[in-house]
Amino acid sequence: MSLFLSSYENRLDSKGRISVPASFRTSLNNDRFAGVVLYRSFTHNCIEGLSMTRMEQLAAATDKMGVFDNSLDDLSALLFADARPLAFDVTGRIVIPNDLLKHANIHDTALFVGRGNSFQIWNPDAFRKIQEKSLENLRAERPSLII
Amino acid sequence: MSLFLSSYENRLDSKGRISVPASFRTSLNNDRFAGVVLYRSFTHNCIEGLSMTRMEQLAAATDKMGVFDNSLDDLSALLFADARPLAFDVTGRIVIPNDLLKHANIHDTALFVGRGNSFQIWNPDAFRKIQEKSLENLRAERPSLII
DNA sequence: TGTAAAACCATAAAATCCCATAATTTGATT
DNA sequence: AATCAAATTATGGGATTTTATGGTTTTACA
Repeated sequence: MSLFLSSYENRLDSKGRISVPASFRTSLNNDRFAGVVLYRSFTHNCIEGLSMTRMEQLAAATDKMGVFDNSLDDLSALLFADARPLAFDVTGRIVIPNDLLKHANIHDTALFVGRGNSFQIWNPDAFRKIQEKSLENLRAERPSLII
Repeated sequence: MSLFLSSYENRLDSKGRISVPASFRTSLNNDRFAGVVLYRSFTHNCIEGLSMTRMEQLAAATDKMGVFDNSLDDLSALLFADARPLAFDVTGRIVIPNDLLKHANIHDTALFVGRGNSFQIWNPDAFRKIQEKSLENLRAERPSLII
């Protein structure tokens, strides 16, 4: 499974359609389903995005955690109940449901942000603020990330 | 994985293309992806370079840290969101995005600097100045490098 | 029968491919 | 060590393809 990297700012048209970045689409084409799975982020005002393949992996992982785990219960309730599978049209666009757009405060422009094995969709200005803050945090903490 | 060693000064052409040094390219060929991953250095006015293999290792590592880890959040936000996968053309060239060039103050010439497991891309003059300075620091401090 | 969603068609800008050539390195032979 | 031939590497520019985006027509369906 190839990674989601970099950030891409795309526009919503009058019908609410938006192109998923071409480089992301390659990670999102599955035998069963050509498209994305979106859900509201638990922690930020943004939309989380996954491939269907990844979603299937998560299902398999939660399976292993056992039926009587409460936190799992909450987690999977949110994840699977809230998840929206959205198929690409011929040119690689999707229509993001209104409640998700509202949650992320997205209007005419959206920023697709790579997160390795997943991605996020942000209001561009909101993300840049958060990103700035993250950089400050990192510089202050000086974590020992050995790349 | 072979090392990135030595320094190479190459030119950007009118389309912004630049040859990645041949000796670096051998370290950068992955099954999935023949190219580099670049991102803005957190600490210097230069561009950091990695192989996709290394990036995949990072993604695997962050995966293991769990979903609710905050420092991971900051780190991956910066790293994955900022990372640019750039594929080689047939002759081993890439096009470095404008914002990265700006960050490193690179115009017509760039210096590829080996760093062992990674490399950097610098404005040649800027690098020489920094190098001069770190040499002075080394002479003053006389640190003991134990191998 | 009116409305929303899906399929279809079109286009400008950007990225990529392809071919050509100059410069450099390697290395084989003396 | 010197010279030359061959291979590799760096660089240049035109042609082609992708991609993001917009609009129009058709279909589903309530």
